[in-house]
Amino acid sequence: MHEILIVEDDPDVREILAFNIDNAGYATIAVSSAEKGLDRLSSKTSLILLDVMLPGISGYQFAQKIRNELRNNTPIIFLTAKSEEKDLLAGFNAGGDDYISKPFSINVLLARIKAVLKRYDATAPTQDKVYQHNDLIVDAVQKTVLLHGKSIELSRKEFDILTLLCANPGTYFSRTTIIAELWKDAPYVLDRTVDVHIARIRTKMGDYRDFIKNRVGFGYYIEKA
Amino acid sequence: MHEILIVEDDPDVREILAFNIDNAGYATIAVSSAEKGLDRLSSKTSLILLDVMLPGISGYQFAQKIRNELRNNTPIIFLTAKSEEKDLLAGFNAGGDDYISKPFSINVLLARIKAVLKRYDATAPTQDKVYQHNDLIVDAVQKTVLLHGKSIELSRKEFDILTLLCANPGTYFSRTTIIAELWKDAPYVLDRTVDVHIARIRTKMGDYRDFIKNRVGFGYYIEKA
DNA sequence: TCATCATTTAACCAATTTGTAACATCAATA
DNA sequence: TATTGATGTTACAAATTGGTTAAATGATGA
Repeated sequence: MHEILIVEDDPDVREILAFNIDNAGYATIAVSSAEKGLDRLSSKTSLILLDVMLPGISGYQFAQKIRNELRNNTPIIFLTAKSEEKDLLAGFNAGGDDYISKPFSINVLLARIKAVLKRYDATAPTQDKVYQHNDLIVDAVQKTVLLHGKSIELSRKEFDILTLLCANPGTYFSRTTIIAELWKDAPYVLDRTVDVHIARIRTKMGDYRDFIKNRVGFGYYIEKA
Repeated sequence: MHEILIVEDDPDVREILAFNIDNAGYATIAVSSAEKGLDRLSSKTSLILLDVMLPGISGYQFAQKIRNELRNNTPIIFLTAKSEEKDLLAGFNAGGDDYISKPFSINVLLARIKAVLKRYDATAPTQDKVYQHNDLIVDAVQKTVLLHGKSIELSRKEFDILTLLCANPGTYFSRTTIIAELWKDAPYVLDRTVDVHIARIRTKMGDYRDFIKNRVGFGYYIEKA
């Protein structure tokens, strides 16, 4: 059973949405503001239906917060009143998100929900990705890293690099390969950029600093379990 | 041998791509339009490199046609000029496709091609790139060499040379051939450089030092199993 | 807007690898 | 076996690679 979080300030629209989506066989939680949405967001949430125009924290800001601060990848369908807002949402499309312009028919919305959930579930098997190596646990779902049971704070790029390495222990990654995998938008950064990220990860790992190894001429790697 | 279909209208870009990809050991077919791309697409095509901005049928439409009408699942790497076009591609991300934003370095593109092909080939039987001769095991995947069960440390060039020989036992490799195979980016080193590398490998192989044999006037080789 | 953090570039140094040259040795054959 | 060209060895020089720090740039949030 999928749980869908609806964030919409207009009480009428909110009720119509909740009623129909509920009727279609999903569990719904409907709230009137981003603040309340934050409260009700949980690991059980399968999809967020998010009005872009909200009082207080806007839907867009809410989405950013979820993605950047909470490191939460729950798919989002934005409800936009004006089609111009598509631009604003450009940055989110990569994450498998979607938008739908008001007014929309309930059937279209339900079809869209189904499609997004299907897409999300398709990747789901990949999502049980938690990598453990001795005392280091990299959780690619929660986007967290635990070292000796203590959480260590990595930036986005740092996290992505560590995840790439941990997902493929025993495999060498040259700087170029790492850039090819992780810098899809700006694939022209210098090789040395990778070094610096690696250095910072190592620093944050303290006594585990040589967890990420390097073999001259081959690349960075971590040892096979 | 993988065949890569390049669809790019800019003749300069097209030629640069074809030249470099060809050079990297792939077979290439380069065309200037989606229409021509459709003609040249076949079951032998391993990967499509597709410019999003094409005259006539756009790259995006071309991709849709391939997927929806032809039911063809050949992986696609989209070449996008503007990062905004990411949204357009959102629908394709599920299919294991990829995108890369211009401008990109050729090396990064090659790394990406390699990664995509590897991912795509993951289902195919893994070609075992491990060569064993008596007590010597050369693992071209892990990049390790075991001698009498003990790991010996080779540098990159040393490893590449040993791998080349072990992958083709019974075949003579002249210095010139070895340089042509392994010094693709700088094929102007002296012949004698190879000798030195061979000497260093032999030293590291200790009692196995005459595992790499030489036949005067023919070249280096190892004996057929 | 400003302040803050993340990212990227640049510069420096150390370590390692790679390439060259010089010399020693070997193998083929006259 | 003497000659000659090919191969093996060694020492050194050059180039590449990797680690680190600081400064410049870019993104994000109050």
